[in-house]
Amino acid sequence: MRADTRQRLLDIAEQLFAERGFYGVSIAAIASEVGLTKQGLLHYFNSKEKLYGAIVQRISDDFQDHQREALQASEDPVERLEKFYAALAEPTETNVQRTRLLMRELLDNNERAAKAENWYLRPFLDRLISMVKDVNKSEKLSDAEALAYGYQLLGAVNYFLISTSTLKAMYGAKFIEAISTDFIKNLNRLINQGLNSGT
Amino acid sequence: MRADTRQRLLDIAEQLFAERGFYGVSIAAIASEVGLTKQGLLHYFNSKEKLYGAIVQRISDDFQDHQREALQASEDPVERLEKFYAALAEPTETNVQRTRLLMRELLDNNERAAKAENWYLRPFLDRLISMVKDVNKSEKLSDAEALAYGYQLLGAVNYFLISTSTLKAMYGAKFIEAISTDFIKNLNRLINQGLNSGT
DNA sequence: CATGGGACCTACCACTCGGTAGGGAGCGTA
DNA sequence: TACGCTCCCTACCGAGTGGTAGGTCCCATG
Repeated sequence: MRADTRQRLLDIAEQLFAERGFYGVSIAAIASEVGLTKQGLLHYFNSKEKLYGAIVQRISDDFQDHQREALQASEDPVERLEKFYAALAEPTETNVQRTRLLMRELLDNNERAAKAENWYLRPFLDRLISMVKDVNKSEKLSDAEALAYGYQLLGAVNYFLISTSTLKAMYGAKFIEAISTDFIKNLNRLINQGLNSGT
Repeated sequence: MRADTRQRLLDIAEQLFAERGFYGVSIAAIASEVGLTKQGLLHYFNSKEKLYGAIVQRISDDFQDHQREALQASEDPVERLEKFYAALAEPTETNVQRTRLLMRELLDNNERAAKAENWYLRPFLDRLISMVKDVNKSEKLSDAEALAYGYQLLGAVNYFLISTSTLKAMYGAKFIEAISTDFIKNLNRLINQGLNSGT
């Protein structure tokens, strides 16, 4: 039973943190959503920070698992990149949620910058760099060039993901569905053209 | 004097809200930074929400001014787009700050979604759509296609802007400076190639 | 049957929050 | 001199915060 409650706490807390941010949610609110009291929650995670940290850790782990899967899915570097970004861009509920949470992390960590917690991105980005460099070996992209390129696509995808709900409210659901389709199409075009045509 | 204090309040509050988010800053903290008490602040803005709203409004206004300027700066649609995104990507302190704040807005407004406050983006995006469509009139991009394209670049730029401080902590200042250069180069390449080569 | 530990509770603490009430200093105007 | 207005203050309130102290119930193991 313990593992089950713990899991539910993580799931619901992740959702609430993603929606309202770290300071926007009280541990009492999280606990009550799970059906516990605040102290029931503190029994599992000694502090709010610990709970939050466990969530980020879990996301980070899953993230890298997916990245490894994408690497093994294909032999062609371009195809790998396409698969990789397509997986990132998938508008699953949990995907959107986690993107929101990580985006908040990115914003909040500016204060406590350079803290170890943030380096969860490091292995992820390193792998991204090497994936990009794999594509066009004859041109020998520098690490900086590769990261600049990979990061642009990363930004495009993540920003779009956290925007869809707002965009829907602004332009209507139908229009945004059309955009989503075009978005992936365009993304693949950028991946192919951007890398095949040199500096 | 009144106008001066008001302005300073807006300036400092904008900075703090951008750094820590709406819930992360207390009006007392803002006031003390300006050299006032909490109630001194409330004299100018009747509530925290009002203060925050005034800030978003101000940013939105300035934003559209810049957009208009970019439109008048050149006759060539592609050049216009380049100028437009280059201005957005400029790593000025206030530019970064405001991007952070708007990004938080985007995240937080998911709750109070469809609220009028968020529609400050609407005219901005509409103008963006028409700017993209102007580029390749022979192909007649749909609104959705144009927005998908423009939004990708928007995401790339904004995401990069809010990331630089974290990236610096991760890879070192020198490396990130190199990336910044490559970033703009790459961006212009995406603008040119993406639009000239059709669907 | 005794003991211990996991799971969860009520009660409470010190503190911070946004906001109100009410006043006072300095000013321009009548 | 009297009045009112802007600007800003001290004092306070009710609600909510993260976290602690201490206890109860239940079940597995000795």
